[in-house]
Amino acid sequence: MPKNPQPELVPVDRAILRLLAENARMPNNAIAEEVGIAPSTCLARIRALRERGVIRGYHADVDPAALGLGIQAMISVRLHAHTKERISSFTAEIPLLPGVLTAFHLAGADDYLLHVAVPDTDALRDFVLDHLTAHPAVAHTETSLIFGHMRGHMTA
Amino acid sequence: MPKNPQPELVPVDRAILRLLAENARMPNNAIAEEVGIAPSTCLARIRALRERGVIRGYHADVDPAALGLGIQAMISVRLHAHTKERISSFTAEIPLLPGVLTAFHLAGADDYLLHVAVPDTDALRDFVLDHLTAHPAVAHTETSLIFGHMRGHMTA
DNA sequence: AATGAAACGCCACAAAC
DNA sequence: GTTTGTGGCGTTTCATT
Repeated sequence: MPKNPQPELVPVDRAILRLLAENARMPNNAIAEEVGIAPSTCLARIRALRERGVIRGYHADVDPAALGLGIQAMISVRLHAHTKERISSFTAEIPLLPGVLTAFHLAGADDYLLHVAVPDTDALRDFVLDHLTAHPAVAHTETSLIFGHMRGHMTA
Repeated sequence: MPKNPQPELVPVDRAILRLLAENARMPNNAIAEEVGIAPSTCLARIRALRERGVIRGYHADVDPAALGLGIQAMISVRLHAHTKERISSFTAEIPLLPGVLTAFHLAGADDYLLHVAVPDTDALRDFVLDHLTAHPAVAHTETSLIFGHMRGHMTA
């Protein structure tokens, strides 16, 4: 959780991060061998990365369709007023809504972009009408179905 | 990788998935105790979920800012022609571009939505000009800076 | 700061209930 | 599906360089 200043990010750390980003369950031994350092050193580096906040967590990637959420969509949301209170209250509520995978707070014509997964198009309509259109702070929404998505390699 | 038909997703599986989605490195023993089944059973269920494709992978969540990528943006991309060949070639190229975290293929006015992370605004401009505007299939782009984002709880 | 060895804990496989 | 037990591996700490 702590986000210390950056004592520089050395190449071996980047290599470790690349491996863990691809497979968070890769054994420490295997990582150490792959990047060319001792297992204990590798473990210490990973722990340091975790505590510095470089690694924010480890998450299983669950297929929404397997959970019965076969439809995914991107919903642009524009708010009425842009007072800080309204923004922050909306920001706090949004990730709690059922089906919201990720919520982006944007600088631009639209204020938010919601990535949602729902069982079917009826549920999508209900989501927009019940939680967005009905919300007093919401001025406008625009929904686009998602055909598919791809992860990049984080090859920065 | 195999995506078998679904032999039904029982509540205990959903509980396991919820825990692993939050912390992919949670020990099997702890998961088993939390959901109320034996460790060996839990392990077998997790393995089955993995092989059925319900769990697609385990990924470390790395802070892009720590990698020197302090700027994130969403870029809407509209293509000229919508032939299948063009779409698929663009789809194949996009996730390879440096800085692309995720690429969404949309149904709507815009064809793609790119979530990118770059070191600074200069790099963002270069990304758009070099890889998108210069691409023959690209008709229009629109870039919005990202102030922040939140993960939902996957509480489907 | 990185290494190597040694204790600990967890995991995986195999039975039997 | 659960429980127990055993072997093997990964992890963790410590002493050392």
